[in-house]
Amino acid sequence: MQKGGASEMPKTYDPAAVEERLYQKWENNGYFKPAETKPEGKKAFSIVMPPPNITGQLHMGHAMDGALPDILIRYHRMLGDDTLWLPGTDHASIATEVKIVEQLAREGIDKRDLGRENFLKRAWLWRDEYGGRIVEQQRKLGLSCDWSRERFTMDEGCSKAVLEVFVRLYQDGLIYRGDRIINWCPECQTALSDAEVEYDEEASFLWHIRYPAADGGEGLVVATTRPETMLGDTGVAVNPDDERYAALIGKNLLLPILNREIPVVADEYVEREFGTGAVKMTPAHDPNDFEVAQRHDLPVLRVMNDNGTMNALCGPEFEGLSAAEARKKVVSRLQELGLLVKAEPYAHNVGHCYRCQHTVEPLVSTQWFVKMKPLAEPAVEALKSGKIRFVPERMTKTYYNWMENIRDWCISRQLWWGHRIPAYYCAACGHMEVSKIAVTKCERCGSAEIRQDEDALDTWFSSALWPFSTLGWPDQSSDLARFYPNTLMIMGYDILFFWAARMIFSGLYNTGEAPFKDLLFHGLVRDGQGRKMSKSLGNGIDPLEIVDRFGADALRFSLVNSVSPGNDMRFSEEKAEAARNFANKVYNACRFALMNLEGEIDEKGEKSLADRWILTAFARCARAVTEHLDQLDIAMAAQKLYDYIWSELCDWYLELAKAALYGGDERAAAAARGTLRTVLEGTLKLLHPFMPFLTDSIYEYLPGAAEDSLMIAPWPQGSQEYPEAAAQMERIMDVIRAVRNLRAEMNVPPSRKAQIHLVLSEPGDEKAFLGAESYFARLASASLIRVVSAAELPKNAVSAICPAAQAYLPIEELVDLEKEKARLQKEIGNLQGEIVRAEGKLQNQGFIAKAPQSVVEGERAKLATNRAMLEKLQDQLAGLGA
RNA sequence: GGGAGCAUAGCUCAGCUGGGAGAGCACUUGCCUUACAAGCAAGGGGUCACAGGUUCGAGCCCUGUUGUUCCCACCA
Repeated sequence: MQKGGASEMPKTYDPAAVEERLYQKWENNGYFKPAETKPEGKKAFSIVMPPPNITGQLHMGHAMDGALPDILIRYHRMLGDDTLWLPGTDHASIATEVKIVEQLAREGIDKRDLGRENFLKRAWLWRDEYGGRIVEQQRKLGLSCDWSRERFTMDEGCSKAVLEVFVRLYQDGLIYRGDRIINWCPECQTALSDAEVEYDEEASFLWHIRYPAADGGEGLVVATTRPETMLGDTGVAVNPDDERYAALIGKNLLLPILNREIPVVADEYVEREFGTGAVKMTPAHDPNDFEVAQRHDLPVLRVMNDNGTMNALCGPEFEGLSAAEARKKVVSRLQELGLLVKAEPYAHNVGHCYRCQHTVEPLVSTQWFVKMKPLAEPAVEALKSGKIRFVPERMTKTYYNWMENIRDWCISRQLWWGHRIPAYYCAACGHMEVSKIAVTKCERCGSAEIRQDEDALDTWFSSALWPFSTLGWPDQSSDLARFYPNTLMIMGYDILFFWAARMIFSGLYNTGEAPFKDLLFHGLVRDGQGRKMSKSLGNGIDPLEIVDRFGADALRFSLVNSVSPGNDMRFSEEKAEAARNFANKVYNACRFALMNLEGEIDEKGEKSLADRWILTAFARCARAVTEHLDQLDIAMAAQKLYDYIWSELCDWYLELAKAALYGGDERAAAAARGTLRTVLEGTLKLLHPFMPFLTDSIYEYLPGAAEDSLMIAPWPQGSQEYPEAAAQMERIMDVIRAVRNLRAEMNVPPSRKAQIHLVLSEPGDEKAFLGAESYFARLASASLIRVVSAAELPKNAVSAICPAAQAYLPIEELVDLEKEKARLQKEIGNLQGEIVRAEGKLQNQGFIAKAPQSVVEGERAKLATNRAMLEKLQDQLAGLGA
């Protein structure tokens, strides 16, 4: 416990003063780690953290990836589960390599001049520096992950898993190497998978180009969005049923500019209605053309270099031009030749590299692929059978759609930073061997001239193994047995295809088990205007800046409060500010409580009505928070806590407790202290997963705290409830509100302490009032509240009504008689409306027959009180002389 | 072309299996009431996008419409 006492606590909560120290303390005490060995009878709760890229700064998405699991991890740790949260970072092959190449460029160094070895040395230095920064930032968020188990996708163990999986897949015939159309980024100079291409609509033209017949006839007109690729045309396709072109099928055309003879083929792929119904075939640069070409045995002619320029096959006129330059030139040449029929404006989608945004060129290339069909089927089944559950559930639809239409996964990248493909080629005989250990001698011809494949693997290949590679797989480790499959995985929905889908089929294929049970998707964190945060827009909000200004707890709370699973959220400073205010509210409530815990504490003593009420409210809140957390509904849990703490504990109970604490009755005070202490401790525990720093820093002051930290304190459950007391208290709160209302409506100035008479609806409530009249008067800022029977009422009193009671103010207290008449008339009007509505409803046979009993009863009771109230108000109005 | 989400107070969003709509911020009024002005009390403000339907009863379920965002596919 912190010495010095509550009276020395500063008036506002200062996160900066406690966060670093507490994090140190937690970590030094080993609270982040699970027990050495699995505790008997405890169930495992394990999460593996989505590894941030080592490319630089943590962003809001990472903060979300951290905050959500941390809440659940801390909760389960307090529940006593065998809890593991394993952190790590991702080498992010292409993203990191791009960054390093940029860095080198600033120093005037070309990657190729540096060479593979030196480049990789440089990359590891990068990793040490930036990987370390990421971890530092995560610590500032208060993440309670087990740093002793921190992993990196390229560390020894993860690399071993990658080799193991690659070789297995290869041996099972699920990895192959071949020439296919792939997405090529000329900027990054590497192949990309389908998932790594983003499509944007661009305004362009549909060019209609005449291809004359080789025999001198007029030929036909093709329509294309990419005239420059015509240099690689090896045919023209038309629909077999298209009578317009029937005569030309099998004949040759003359490819304009290059004057190469190319055949006309008939293929169902061609839509007669689109364009001219004739499609130029460029098999090396279009996936559909490639397939048509396969069927008709057309040659594949690649006319583009790796850097996106046209190659020698295009002739000297075009060689070396960029695609865009070539396009212009081709179009103008066609115009000269009189072969450009027309250029009609046309919008179409163009693919861009997800890392550098450069236009992606589809081209034919030798790459490595994973055969997806056999892997996808069990991965779909895992969701259908319920082995894995997605939250929100609708994500499964997107997932099925993707999995069921999946194409083979291109996994080779022409990059250096990553897992090098374990394929070895014999220079002598050309034999290829795939092996976990480096091959030094050809198994077929015995030559020692062996070269390893130059390519690295798609960065997501290793990510796909993350749930088990981090736990020691393929070796049999105790962690694997203990924490695999993971209980839960949490990520943004934007990486469903990249990561979630691939983890699922990889887990099933390699371990025979689904990698996790539940997958919780969170939405994207957008800026205040709903835009995606991005560097180019400069609208990114740095989570660390929010931590500095408002505290880690405020950041965490603002991220998880008021969002529904899978939906995007807009983050703005105001949200962080509101959360900071809440933190301060909690802090001050605790400061008040702690200041009052210095006297004798009687936790067993007789509890006042207010005590029983708040204990009940606390128990209900605890139950709700627990249920919501169990259902992964973190936002709802946070909301419940917020409401309970602010509007029940602070707004009412702390005020109510003052009456007992300062009322002069030492026994009542001691009992109130007892309740205060119980509720305070319980509330801190409930709030701890959400706001760990704040709560633990307060807990240090709590007298008689059982634990050194809330992190290892047990989760509150099953505390006693007093439903009747709670209901009674709520009626009384209604009355007090009505009294406040009465004063305001009647324009009684605050300085004037009016005398108010109450007639309570529930006879039992009188006792509660009589016990603390002066106190309730204080809350309602009246000089005196007197509970009376209707008969005892002074003449000429006016009233405010609420279901629980009527509050009467003697007419002498009134300031403005006319105003009061108007108020009464308005209220009477409202009541009459209510009564008509209720009467109608109660005459409805269907309602009586089918509505739940409680609803009907409620309606009846309300009608009765409304009628009574109406009568009284009418009397009053008459009494005022209306 | 296929799919999904969203449409609720001025703004940002909650609202569980249908039973008289809520929060935060903003606004109005009054308060430095000894935990908190990062606060307290009171208050104004909503045809729950539109049109049908089911039901005794619809913000919630069904059908359609409009607007909007996103994902997938890529008729060249």
